[in-house]
Amino acid sequence: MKKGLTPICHRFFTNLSNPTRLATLEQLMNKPMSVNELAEALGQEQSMISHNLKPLLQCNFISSEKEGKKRIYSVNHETIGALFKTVENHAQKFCPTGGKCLKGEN
Amino acid sequence: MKKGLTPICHRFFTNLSNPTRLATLEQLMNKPMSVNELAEALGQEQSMISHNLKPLLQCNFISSEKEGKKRIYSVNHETIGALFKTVENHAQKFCPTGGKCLKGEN
DNA sequence: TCCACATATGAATTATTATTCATGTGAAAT
DNA sequence: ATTTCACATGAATAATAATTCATATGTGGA
Repeated sequence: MKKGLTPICHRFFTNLSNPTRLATLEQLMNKPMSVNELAEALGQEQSMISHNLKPLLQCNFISSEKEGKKRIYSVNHETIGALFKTVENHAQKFCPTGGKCLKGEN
Repeated sequence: MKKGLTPICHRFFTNLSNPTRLATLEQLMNKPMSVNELAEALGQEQSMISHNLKPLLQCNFISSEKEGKKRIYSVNHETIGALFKTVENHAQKFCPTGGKCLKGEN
């Protein structure tokens, strides 16, 4: 059944379909951060952040670089910015009242 | 933990993180189709197609209109086109060799 | 070297989603 | 009005993914 973009889209969107990872990306859109900073900002355990950073890294949605004992993560603004913008536009234009577009709301 | 775009992104990307739904969208990017046409094109059962059309419809990623006893589904080109384009661009630019960007490949 | 900090990993458990199969519903044709 | 086509829905099972907790690794400082 697999055609064209489907496999890569599946991989990417699966990666993006998790609230922890999305919140992480949202944070990183503001500024690069270390794992502990993310954990604190999101109120999550460090191990959970690490687990969730990994797939984002593998897909190159984020990148990292060492700084002392810390590791600083940065978001891929080009891709993630574009995706968020599309989502925002869609939500505004096609789901103005939220309605069925939002989970559990019907 | 939920901030800004995270909930709506979560809803949208969860919706898009399924191979059947993605393949459906890919089909519909070519032309509007009925449920049975989709089922045949994708080699899937009709009930599965119907189940998967529903969330796409709820998020307005597709729309439908009746035509006799059939129901014809059309894709939201604006949103889905933009998303696919972003994915394609990202894959080309940041995952040129596939590598870890593709599931199971490491 | 030894300790502490920062992060990563493994494995088990839990939670979420997908798929299947049976059946329901509505609309047009006979 | 009954049959058939086209599609939708429900509920159970199966598949996949997320989270937690324990522990490992690696790096710099005392």
